[in-house]
Amino acid sequence: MRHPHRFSGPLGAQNRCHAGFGHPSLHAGGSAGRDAADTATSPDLRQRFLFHVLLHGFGRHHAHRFGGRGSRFGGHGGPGGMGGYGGFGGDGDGFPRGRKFSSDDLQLLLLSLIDTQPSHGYELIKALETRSNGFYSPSPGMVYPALTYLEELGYVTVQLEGNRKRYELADAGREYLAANRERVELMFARLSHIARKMDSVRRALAGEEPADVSEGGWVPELNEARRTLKNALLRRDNAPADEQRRIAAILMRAANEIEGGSNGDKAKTGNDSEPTV
DNA sequence: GTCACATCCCGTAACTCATG
DNA sequence: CATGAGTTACGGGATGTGAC
Repeated sequence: MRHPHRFSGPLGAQNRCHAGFGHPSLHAGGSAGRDAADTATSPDLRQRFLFHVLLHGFGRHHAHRFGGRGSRFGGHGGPGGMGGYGGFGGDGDGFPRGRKFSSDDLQLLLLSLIDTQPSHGYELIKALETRSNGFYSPSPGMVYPALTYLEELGYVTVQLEGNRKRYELADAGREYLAANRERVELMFARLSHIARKMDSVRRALAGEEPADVSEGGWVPELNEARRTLKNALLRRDNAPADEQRRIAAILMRAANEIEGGSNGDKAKTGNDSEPTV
């Protein structure tokens, strides 16, 4: 039997639109004008609005739909929705809108976390949320089927603890993890990067000083260099093939140098996801 | 090519159950 | 009662497929 959805009225729709974000009114239908006035006069609301915009940029937030599916405003944008990958978040190193990791990626992340410490599903969700500074919190609808799938593959074993399942890494899972270690490290690096970025923006919105390098912040020179590089690449977006090859060679040299010049292959294969200049 | 339809994917939220 | 944990129905968007 399917569960009836309780909040089918307008109020319910408002609340569910931003459940978990703590700012239920910002996109409620018919209140856009009021919100704009509020954000202009209230520092608190303004900050919440800016953070809301940030979430859109990172792809963390829902696309807005006014209508359809009863009164539900929520749902996920999905790749390609509302501007496609990357959104308008800062220097373009956000996650894709909607789906942040493929199911394969999520399975690898889960295996890695389970390898670190046998956990149950809820703990794994919280662990990913913590690692990303609240940015990436996969839904149970993703995590539990993934864990079941990993169990079916024999990559994890399940210890029943009352009504909870504690997942432990099996030998097959350990082998699979080892074969994909570099990919896992890149995904965790991305999570870590986003976590620091979220912290950086939160500080800016709160009027605080940027985090010191010792606190996980970035030196201004690095931020400036990344901005400059990104802008330079944008200006060459329609470059002819020869120019594109010249740029590629420069970037490869830079990547090799950044990696310490000791692992050219790594720079060659690189991250197979979207560029994160 | 494009239109209509079917199916899949996945985030949300409500549900149940256990525990403190 | 509050909270944590696990499950699942719902439904929008993406994607696939077949007919034209």
